[in-house]
Amino acid sequence: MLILLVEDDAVLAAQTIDFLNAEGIEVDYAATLSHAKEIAAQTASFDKYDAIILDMSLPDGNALSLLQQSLAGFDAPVLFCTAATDLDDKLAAFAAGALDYITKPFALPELAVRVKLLAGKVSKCNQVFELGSLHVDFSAKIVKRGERTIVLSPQQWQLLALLAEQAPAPVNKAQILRHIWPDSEVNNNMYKSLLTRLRHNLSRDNEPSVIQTLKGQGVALRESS
Amino acid sequence: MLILLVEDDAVLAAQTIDFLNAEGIEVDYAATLSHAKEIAAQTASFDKYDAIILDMSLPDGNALSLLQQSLAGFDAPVLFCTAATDLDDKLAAFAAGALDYITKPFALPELAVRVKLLAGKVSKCNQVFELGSLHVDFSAKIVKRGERTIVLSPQQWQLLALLAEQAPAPVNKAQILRHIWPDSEVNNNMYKSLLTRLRHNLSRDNEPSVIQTLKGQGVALRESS
DNA sequence: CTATACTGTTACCTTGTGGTTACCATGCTA
DNA sequence: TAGCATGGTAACCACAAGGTAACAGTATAG
Repeated sequence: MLILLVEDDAVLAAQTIDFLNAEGIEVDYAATLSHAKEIAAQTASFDKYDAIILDMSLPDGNALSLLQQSLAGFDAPVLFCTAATDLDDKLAAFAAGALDYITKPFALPELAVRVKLLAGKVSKCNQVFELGSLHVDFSAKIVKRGERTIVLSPQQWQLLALLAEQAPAPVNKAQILRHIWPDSEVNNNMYKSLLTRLRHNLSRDNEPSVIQTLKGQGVALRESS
Repeated sequence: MLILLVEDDAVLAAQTIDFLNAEGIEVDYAATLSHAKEIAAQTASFDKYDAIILDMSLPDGNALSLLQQSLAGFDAPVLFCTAATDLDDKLAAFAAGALDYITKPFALPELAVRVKLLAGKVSKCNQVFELGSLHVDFSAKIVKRGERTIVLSPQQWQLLALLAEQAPAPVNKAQILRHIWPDSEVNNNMYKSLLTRLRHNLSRDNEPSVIQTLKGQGVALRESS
């Protein structure tokens, strides 16, 4: 994951970069508007970035212009960031195409979360999960094994989503029952059937199932080992 | 566009509803957690909503539980809203699956913008869409298969546009009904007829339809595989 | 004014899901 | 070793969800 940070305050920028790096996010850095434009020119676009954090007030001009420019051609989602709390500024930023907005001073963890969300939102692949030969796209609701698309029922989707969320930690029976049948007191057997069916759909001969049972602790989504 | 507002402060809620209505956003309203759950139970899910605004502190419990319960099951994006500025609260909300977060007091225009962004209404709309031998030009409102132009009725066009916007993610029945018949309470069957008609117009012998049904999850525009 | 097409409605058919039951395998304990 | 708990599989079936065709009312165009 790679983002572009455009920010004139060197101290804040350094802190931000450190924090995002620690979160596993690579950061390219531009201190000025002209520098940002240079980068855009070099890479032919901002396409390579998963997101752009843009400080509104830069020494060599207002960042809105960059936003308007970049939006025409490029897909990278923009998070605006400024000291101003003025509502008009915010609305202007959104109108210009910003997808999120955060006011200084902000907490770095929040920034990180918002950046991650942003990077996922536009790529539409925010929730993609890979496991062995299995490819799961939660937003598009597609499961693929290689080229073959696997069709899952709604309940099976719910279960798979739950397992993937917690993976590779196990999920116990009570959690699953509560999650899929929140109201009704249901039979254990339904849970067993559901599991069997999901396993069957995800299975391939020779290969052990990616859904493993840990006796007494629940089931977990993980590669066989 | 329809959203669900869960908020215990009646005055704030009324203001919010008025403002959003003026922006062309319909609002369902729940004052308590239990009421929200009732709505979820009635509608079988929150699928019908384009977004949910959730106040964190409700008289009958913390709203996080609602979020966690229903996350895997419902698709509606959640905007959290609370008086607390505590970072931990924010992070907890994001961790629970919220896609945005706004602290009180907030400006209504900003809320409206964020809701619209969340609902995806402001997302980049591609002008041209290609799928297999199908070529759809949204600005010119032309569908072609190879050299042959396909003529679609207004409703069919609306549906195709909606599907293409979300593709390859599925669009569920509630969304389609609301999108094409915004006011009237209509029969399920109209939706079925419309789908059949669109399928028929887009179909070519031998080739499976590009409109695929995922039982219980809606229909999606994608290539067969 | 007639003809055509679009939309709403009904009826009927097909399919797959999900709930249920029965039965088998394993492993632990008395 | 029997007995029991836990987990897995298969088969069954009611029923809801989805698909199609046909028909009627109403626009719209020529």
